[in-house]
Amino acid sequence: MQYKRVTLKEVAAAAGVSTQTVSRVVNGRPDVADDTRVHVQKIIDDLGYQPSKIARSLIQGQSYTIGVVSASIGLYGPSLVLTGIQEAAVAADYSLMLQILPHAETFDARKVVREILSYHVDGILWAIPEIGQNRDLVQQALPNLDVPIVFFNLQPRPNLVTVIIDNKHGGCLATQHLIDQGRKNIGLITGPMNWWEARQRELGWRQALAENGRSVDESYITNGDWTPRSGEHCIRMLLEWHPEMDAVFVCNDQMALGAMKVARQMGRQIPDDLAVVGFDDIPESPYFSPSLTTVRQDVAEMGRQGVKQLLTLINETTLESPSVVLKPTLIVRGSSHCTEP
Amino acid sequence: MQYKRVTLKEVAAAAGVSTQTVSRVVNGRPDVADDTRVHVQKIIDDLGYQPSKIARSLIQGQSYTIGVVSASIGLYGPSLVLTGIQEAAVAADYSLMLQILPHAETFDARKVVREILSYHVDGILWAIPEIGQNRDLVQQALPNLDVPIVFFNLQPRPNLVTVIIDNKHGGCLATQHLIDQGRKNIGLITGPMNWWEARQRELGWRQALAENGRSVDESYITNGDWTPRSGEHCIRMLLEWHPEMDAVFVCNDQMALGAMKVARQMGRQIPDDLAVVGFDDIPESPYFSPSLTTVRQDVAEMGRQGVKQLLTLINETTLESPSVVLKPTLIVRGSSHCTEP
DNA sequence: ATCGTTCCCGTTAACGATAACATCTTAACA
DNA sequence: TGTTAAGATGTTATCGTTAACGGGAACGAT
Repeated sequence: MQYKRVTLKEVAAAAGVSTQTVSRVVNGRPDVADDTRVHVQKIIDDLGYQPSKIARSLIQGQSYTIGVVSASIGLYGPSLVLTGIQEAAVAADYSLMLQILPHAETFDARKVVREILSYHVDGILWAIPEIGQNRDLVQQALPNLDVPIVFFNLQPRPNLVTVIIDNKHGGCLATQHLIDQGRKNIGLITGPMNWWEARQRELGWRQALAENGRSVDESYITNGDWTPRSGEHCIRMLLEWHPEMDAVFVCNDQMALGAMKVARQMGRQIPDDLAVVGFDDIPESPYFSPSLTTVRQDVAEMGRQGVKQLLTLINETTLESPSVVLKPTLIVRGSSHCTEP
Repeated sequence: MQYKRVTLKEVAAAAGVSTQTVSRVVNGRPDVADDTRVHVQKIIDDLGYQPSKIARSLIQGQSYTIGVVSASIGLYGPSLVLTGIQEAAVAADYSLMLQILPHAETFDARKVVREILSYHVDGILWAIPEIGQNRDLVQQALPNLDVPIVFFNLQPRPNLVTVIIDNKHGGCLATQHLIDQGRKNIGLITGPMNWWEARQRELGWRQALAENGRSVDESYITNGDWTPRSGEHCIRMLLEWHPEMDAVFVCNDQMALGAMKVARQMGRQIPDDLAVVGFDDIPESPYFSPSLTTVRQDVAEMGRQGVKQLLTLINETTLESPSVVLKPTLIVRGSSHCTEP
């Protein structure tokens, strides 16, 4: 509590020049004599002067701050997005104002946006998954917004700048892999169907089956909620209805964990009797028993791309493309491949 | 890009009053006539006026913003702390300026602190684990700081306000539980020993053994690095050196996952031949095979407590105690208990 | 000697809001 | 009727910084 903020004015007084000159030195402007510059710089260092970003934002109308709206980051994905965002933001000398919404389904988008705008952020990154009608809440709060905004993992729409991972493609990869392994009856454990991402993964499963001339039996589909517990429940139902099922695409790794556990308890050998593919590639999945084949999405890269898009918008350069799509990749491990490495 | 920020001045002009009166209405001051208040409020709503927090901070010297310095939040713990922090901050009408350090071991603490202070934050939450000498970097940047700062999971020191989880107690709980189960030879897989938390957990293991009159054999200790892979490596070494080992305390759940996998491959039945206890209680651990007995630390609560302490400091009220210690709890599951539920 | 350029530096206003003080009513009381 | 207090509103200065402009000195060119 001893040390007070050092201001430009104090530096100017100590250096015997005007505040403007100090400001010029701080910002590296050319029109300062070299000895003045050196002299002022010394005083700045001695006093430990640090310019106030908020005073600067006020006058410049630019704050070098990005507002990030994120869902509760207990899940693996969202927290990695943040890491990617921070990394890219720091590289561009931007700071982050963070807002975490406890309930991703319902919230007062207008209030959230206003709160963020009151800090004069230069742009907003919207990292809330699209669940149910929650995007309507956003779109309703959006018109007339004076700052650019980039959305993550939201169904691309005209006039929205989005960075997404191709979940449908991921579902395809997973399912095609199972087909390539010679599996005949491929079940599906989805995420909550009000999530856009979950629906896309399901579409991928359907598409891969269709492309291979397989018919889609709706009773091979069960709906989970991303939790391991729901994975347990779903696999139990599937195996009871379809004892002949020899493969299953589980829409995230946590559910796959629960599913594999119960499948084993029900006497299935994995992968011999039942092949399993997950989605996400969480750090634990290589160490499941057996290690889990899964679809890896580079979530951190998504964060970086989002920042890149946003900075482009902020600088009013035109975007190459309003929608960036990242392709996930398949990571083959023991749960789908008969010889566990 | 159509909508410009509405300012106090514009509202005042539209309402035909002075800016001061509008300010009074916005802040709910009593000295405004009721009809004026209603009239002004209507204009505020019509124009969608939102006060600028940064202009306000400038004049008031208080920003209602907390700076959070966190480590890369890929790990489960740190990201949950953030959730707790956000929750408590929002409840108190504070916002968060986030700084994520990519390397928790080495960083320029002075630079980080300055960057944060340039946003006039009212306080700082330091959520970087204590690794090696990194706390020295902090302490060196600390003196003469004019804002209060609260540290998470840092060895308590005089003059530092800390919120920590009693890792030593957690280690005790885990080890005592194994002893209570009748285990004779209890191994240890630690975290990286330059982490304070890891050392505390080890101390808990030692203490529990000592309290029960057991001798400590140093060769029962192996050093992991929090990753599942290191868990695999450590358990392999332990079982080769000590085939008689019938229990192991693994200092986090991810390493426990790897350890259990390899132990099974080496022919051990868990928990019959080898009991395992982890630390953290990550969401996946109940679904490991077998489900993992572990020490749960309420990390979100730690975040909330940190905010509480910080707000107390900000308001210059005196602290009840400079150091808050949260006790972890033991969650007993199948990996340590012979009848898996 | 005059003018135009550069170069360097200072002055003033402004960003959006509030604190502190000043002013003007109106009501209340002796 | 005059004095005072309370209530309602406006005015000015300020927070820390930069934009916009102004002006003096030094120099070369005419």
